[in-house]
Amino acid sequence: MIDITLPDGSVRQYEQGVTSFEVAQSISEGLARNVLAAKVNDTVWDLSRPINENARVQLLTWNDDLGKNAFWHSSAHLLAEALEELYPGVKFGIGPPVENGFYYDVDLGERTFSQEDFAKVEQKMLELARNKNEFKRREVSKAEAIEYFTQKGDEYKLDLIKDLADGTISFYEQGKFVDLCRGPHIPNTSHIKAAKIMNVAGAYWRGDEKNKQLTRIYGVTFPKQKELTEHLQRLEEAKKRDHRKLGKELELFAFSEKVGMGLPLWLPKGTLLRERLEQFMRKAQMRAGYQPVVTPHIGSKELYVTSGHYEKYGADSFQPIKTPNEGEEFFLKPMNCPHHCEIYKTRPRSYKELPVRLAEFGTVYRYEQSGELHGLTRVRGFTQDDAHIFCRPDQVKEEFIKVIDLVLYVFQALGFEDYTAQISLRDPENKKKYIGGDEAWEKAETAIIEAAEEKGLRTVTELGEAAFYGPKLDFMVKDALGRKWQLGTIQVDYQLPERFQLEYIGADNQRHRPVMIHRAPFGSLERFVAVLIEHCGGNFPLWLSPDQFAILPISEKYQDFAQEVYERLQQHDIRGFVDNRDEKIGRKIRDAEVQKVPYMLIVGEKEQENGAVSVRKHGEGDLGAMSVEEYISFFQGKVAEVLNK
RNA sequence: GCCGACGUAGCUCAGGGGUAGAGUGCUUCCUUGGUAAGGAAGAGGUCGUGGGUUCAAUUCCCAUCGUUGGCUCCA
Repeated sequence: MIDITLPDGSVRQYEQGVTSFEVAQSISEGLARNVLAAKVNDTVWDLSRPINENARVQLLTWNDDLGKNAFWHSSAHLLAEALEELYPGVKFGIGPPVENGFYYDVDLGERTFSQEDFAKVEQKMLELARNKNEFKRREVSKAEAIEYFTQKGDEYKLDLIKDLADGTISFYEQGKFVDLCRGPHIPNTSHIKAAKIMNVAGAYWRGDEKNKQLTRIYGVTFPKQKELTEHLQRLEEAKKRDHRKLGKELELFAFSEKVGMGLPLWLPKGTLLRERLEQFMRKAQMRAGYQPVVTPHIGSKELYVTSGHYEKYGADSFQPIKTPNEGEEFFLKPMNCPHHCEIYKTRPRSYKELPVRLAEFGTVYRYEQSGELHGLTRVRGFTQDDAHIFCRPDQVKEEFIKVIDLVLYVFQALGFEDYTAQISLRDPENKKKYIGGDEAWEKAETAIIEAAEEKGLRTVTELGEAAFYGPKLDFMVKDALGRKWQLGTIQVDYQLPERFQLEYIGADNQRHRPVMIHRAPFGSLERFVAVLIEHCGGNFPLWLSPDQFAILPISEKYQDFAQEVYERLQQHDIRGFVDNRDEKIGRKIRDAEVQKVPYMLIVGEKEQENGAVSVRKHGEGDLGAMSVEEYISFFQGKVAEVLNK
């Protein structure tokens, strides 16, 4: 007999060789029906795999992420089986589960695969699923695996097998389809009750652009039809929040072919929003001891040769601007740090004045690949809420923590709760990609890790994601469609001070090298606004909203009074407009609601008599009448509630 | 940059080898209306751009620009 420990700590005894499925059966019939896979000690196993010694077992269902993973992984195999039936001779790359479903990379040869084919594949998948085929695991030798796929003529699988050690290779078979796979899988295909092909895209074999491009087919499946319907509804909802759509509808920003791709034009309303964000950040930074600076949009080639950016990005960035007579070369600035280094160097610095914190809303230009551009989240010209902190080595950690505090303050004020902090370290396999010595890198990486730990951040660590001059702590949030974006970033840098020969005079009257911290809590204003739009679905916090009120006169008889109210609100820096169109009040309300104006102030005969406004809140409805004075303090109270938290 | 899809009125989109259509917005007129669309008339498009096929192209083909879903990249 062996002991099986369940997640609640209870221990049950079973015959040696018991399967997780039998464990589930012994607990309850319902569980046996719903269980998909099991976590045995620390690895996820098929339910049918015998357990031969004492173990911790966690039974996984659709409600566990790992259960979903197994479900979608098995669905990828089902997709492959369907494709093989429909398109004989198709070759397969890899087919893993992803966050919202799964994909399979396939080589369809000369065949094309498009929207029209989706339904056919979905039907075939469901037809095969109904066969209740078991996912059968079989361990095979390397020679056997190679023989199978050689015979099948699937060079991609052979490429994968090449890197696997003999004795660790397994096949999974369901119905007529056999795949090289580590597993684990759900017991049989009948759990899959709903299937949808989401889209197709090109993907390079093994992610290398030198390799052949395969067709990546994305799909999603569910154990119930209802869940698929709900999933599709959620996607529809997300589309409504897309910042590109809302940006157009709310007249925040636009693009023009004539201006150039990836170069956003900020419309008046978007500019207001953006300027409010800037103002907010300026204030926060002023309090935190930053000093604003301003630097030009271009810098000489020499500047970037010194910084190392020329060597690293020179050929892959916008090409230099040349002077007609002197033959000098200038680059559009792709970042602000070199300029700020030169500001630091304008005079000798004493250890007593460090840290020096130089802040600038610096607009930078980067040549992003055309296929990368995406709304406001990835553009070629954008403004960073940039700052560089020059400090002594003994101040690094403290400064780093202060920056984390600032970032958290910003996120809190704007209602961002769902973010992760990504610690981006050097790729230990490929140190050539980076500049600087091991010692500096290790010091910087340690400082970041410790600071993040001290602040209790929820972190993930990514090797190879560091900037070429130093490790980073990035704050990542998701957009409406679940795509992850980097917002704030904090980077420790020992290299630029070296390259720019930055110095300060220490207490010992000797020259020392300061450390630099690059940081941008928003990251870029453009991306931040994009994520903010999607985060609040265009219903901005009151203090940020471009139009904070709309005054809606019942008829043109009350236009003068409306104008009077408007001017009084303006005097208090409350911003909005009067809707003087020749329309009925219902229409004006509807339009203001659609435009997501936070407050509608309705003025008619009653209001004019009493010097009042009838207040209607966006999305909520009538709040009743109040005097203009009352409304002003009501409004200011609402703003303060958020900002003075 | 690579692969796929798309590009028709300001916006959202339908159409299709014989030089175009809806809704909405816009203009004018009627209406002066109390909490999510009042009525009528009118103006708006060399169908992204350049080639080719054809008696004829907005429609078919090619190229190009842009948008888009991914891949690769991101100081």
